[in-house]
Amino acid sequence: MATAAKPGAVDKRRLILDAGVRVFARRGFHHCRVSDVADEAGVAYGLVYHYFRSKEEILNTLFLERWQIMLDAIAEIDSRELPAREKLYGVASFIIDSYRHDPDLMKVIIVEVTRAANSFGALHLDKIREAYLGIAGIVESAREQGSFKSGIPSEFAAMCFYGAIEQLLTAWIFEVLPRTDEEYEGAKGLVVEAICGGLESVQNGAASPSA
Amino acid sequence: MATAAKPGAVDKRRLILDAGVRVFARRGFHHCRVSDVADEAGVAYGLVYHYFRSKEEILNTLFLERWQIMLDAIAEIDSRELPAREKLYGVASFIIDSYRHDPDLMKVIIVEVTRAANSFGALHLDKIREAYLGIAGIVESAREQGSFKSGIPSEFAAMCFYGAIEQLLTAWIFEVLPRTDEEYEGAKGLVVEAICGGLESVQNGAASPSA
Amino acid sequence: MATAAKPGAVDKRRLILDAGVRVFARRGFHHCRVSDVADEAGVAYGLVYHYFRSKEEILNTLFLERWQIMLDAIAEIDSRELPAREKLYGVASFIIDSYRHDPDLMKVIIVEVTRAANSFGALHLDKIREAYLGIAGIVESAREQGSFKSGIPSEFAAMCFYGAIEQLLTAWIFEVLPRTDEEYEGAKGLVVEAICGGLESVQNGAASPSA
Amino acid sequence: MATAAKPGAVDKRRLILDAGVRVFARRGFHHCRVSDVADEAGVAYGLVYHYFRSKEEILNTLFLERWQIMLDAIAEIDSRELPAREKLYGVASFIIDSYRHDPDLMKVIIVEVTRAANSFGALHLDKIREAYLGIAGIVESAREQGSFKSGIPSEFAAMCFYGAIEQLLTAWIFEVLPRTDEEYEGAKGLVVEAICGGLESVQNGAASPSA
DNA sequence: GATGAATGAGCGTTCATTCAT
DNA sequence: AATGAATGAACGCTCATTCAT
Repeated sequence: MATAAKPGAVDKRRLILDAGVRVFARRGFHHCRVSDVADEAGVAYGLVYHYFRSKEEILNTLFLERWQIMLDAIAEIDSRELPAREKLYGVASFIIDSYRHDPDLMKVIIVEVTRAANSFGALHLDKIREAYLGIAGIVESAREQGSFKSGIPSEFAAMCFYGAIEQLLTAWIFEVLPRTDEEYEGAKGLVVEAICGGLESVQNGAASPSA
Repeated sequence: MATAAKPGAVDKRRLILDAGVRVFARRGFHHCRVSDVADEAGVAYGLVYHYFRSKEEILNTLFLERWQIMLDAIAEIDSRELPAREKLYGVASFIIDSYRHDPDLMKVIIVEVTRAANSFGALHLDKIREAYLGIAGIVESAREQGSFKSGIPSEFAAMCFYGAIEQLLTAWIFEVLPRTDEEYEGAKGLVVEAICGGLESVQNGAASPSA
Repeated sequence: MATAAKPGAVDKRRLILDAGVRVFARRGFHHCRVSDVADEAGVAYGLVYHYFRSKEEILNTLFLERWQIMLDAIAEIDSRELPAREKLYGVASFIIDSYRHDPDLMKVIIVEVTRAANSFGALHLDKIREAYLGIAGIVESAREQGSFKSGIPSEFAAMCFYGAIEQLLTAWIFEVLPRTDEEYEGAKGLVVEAICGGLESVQNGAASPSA
Repeated sequence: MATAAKPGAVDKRRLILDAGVRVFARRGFHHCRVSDVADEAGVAYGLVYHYFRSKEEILNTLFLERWQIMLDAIAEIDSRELPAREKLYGVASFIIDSYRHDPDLMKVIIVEVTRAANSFGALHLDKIREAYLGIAGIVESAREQGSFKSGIPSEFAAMCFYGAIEQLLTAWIFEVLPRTDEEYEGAKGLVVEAICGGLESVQNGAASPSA
């Protein structure tokens, strides 16, 4: 299983996973064949099935690998001594940087898994939910401390926050928003400001005193 | 195209479209066959191809039909003389009620089209964008009037807003959030409060004076 | 299911079954492809799957069709008013004539089903057993009437009888015995004489008076 | 070929052959993979190909090994000074005891080779025929001495005899007949009585004076 | 309009065999 | 001798689409 590659040698399993990312991102999981993955990886067709039980297992593996890293990051961020807004900035930052660092991988995870309610999304529902819960935990602490409104349930808030970020990623994926470093950096602050501070001007006043 | 059914007669084309909604919602576009749609509609296999050029055209038709209704609704809401927050409430209300009224149809549109970046999402990119632009228009007016912060670009704000709502719908589709009338009604206000008013308490103060 | 072909029209399902017989007989069930059957039938590949769920279902159908005819024949023979030896002659006659009339079909049934203990044989065990039981019924009556030895259980006797005949068929299939009409006709009498009358000369005497 | 194992060392080739017996018996030659054999033998995948050219060669080896032993046994039995009936009892005894001693091996030989007319059966036709000829030789001597009917050709008689025994073995393999020591022992006498003495009662009289 | 039989390209998966170490 | 990664041809099955009636 763990197939530790000899130092210097090529880890064919890794090669296949990375090829999967590129191919799934380019053409979509359903629109590509196993042979596309094998070709992209530069390995023989059958080797894919030596390392993975099925085409689906490749995607599952990619998702679980990366998603766990995000869950760990959220937990780590939550454990820091910071105001909620800065924690959320940390989370937004991590996710956006993940996309910036490996847009194909994030595209695959989002398009083929988290947004695919009928297939992989349903399969990994619990794992996906863990992310919401991690964010909800940050909000919950802030509500208890009084810095966040008590009127908005924390899981609800987490969904708005995560939904806004996923929409941004989708916009980059779709090329609806420009994909520049400035955009990415700016978006981190803006999304936090939009969700935490709200869209309304402060002097706008009566914005529901405490929700 | 517009095959107007005789009064009293059954419109088989409509039957097929409605069957498509149920079948696509239940099993996903890729996991169901044309024969499933025909069976669900109670019509012969070949008739599907009499009315539609392909399986994809069924989905395209369903999407365009419904999405146009939403675009019209957004435009209509925008044309009213109302504060931006209430306009956005109207938009959230319309989308959530759409889901409440026909969850299968909205599930199909969201899961199979708007969130399917590699296939139908890309095909209907412009139509999908129109919705963002409609919402952005609402935000833009508010910015010009000073009721919304000028620091957050309106298209960016629209994305956060739409993303939050889509995430809610997804949560209902996934059954991550309870599907009750109270939830639906409550969500309308909460999502607007979260995005317009922000998550932070007002007394929290320094929440970036004007972004 | 019953797909009654219009008179004069070609029944493609039948065409496929008959092609299956020829192809399975020629190359063996495992050594031929579904496309071989389709080609032999002169129909498109996919049509095979229109009529049958799988390659195996073709063989199952062939077996059940023919085997039932044999079971009915055995039952009919048993119902006649005849000495046991003549009944068994009738059974041997029917089976040998079946082979003579359609050697490919009988080859397939015997080689791929009744003698394939690990696959189809196990699946159709009960049906196969019915044949033994039918023959055993004939023997049992003769034992009760005293014309057959009581020392040999009737099911055991049925097995010897059926086994001898199947071995003959196998010999013809293998071309170990000559395949001429004289051989077939002669074999009917010989197998009955061998099993009923025994190999030993009567004057041989002590042949265990009553087993 | 004859790879003599060092005393005390494990003969991997033998290990593989024995594993083949178990695996082929359990799942059938066609339904098991070379890796199943390797796993069962507890050796590395590739080692199978070190000792055998192909999967088929394993089966061929098993068959030839065992079948020769049977041919030798038949020849040895024939060379004794005994009445034909007792010689045939010896043959029946040897075959049934072979099954009793190693049911898996005999199952494989019968199911996968001697009854597999389309594949291995055809390949080993001559070897299989040698067994018939051996039995036929016993019958032939008896016919010459007058103790067996001259009307039944000896090769035909051999087929009935062998067929009856193989049917018995198949019944045990299929679990159609009970697998107990009493059954095995009883069957030896019964099959000889059925074939040599015949099923009919002696007083039944004129049962074809000399066929 | 309506039916469903007919078509055949496409794809996931299996697995015997080879080969570098 | 021994290992197991690597290869790739082969095949069963699916299903969108066409077409004759």
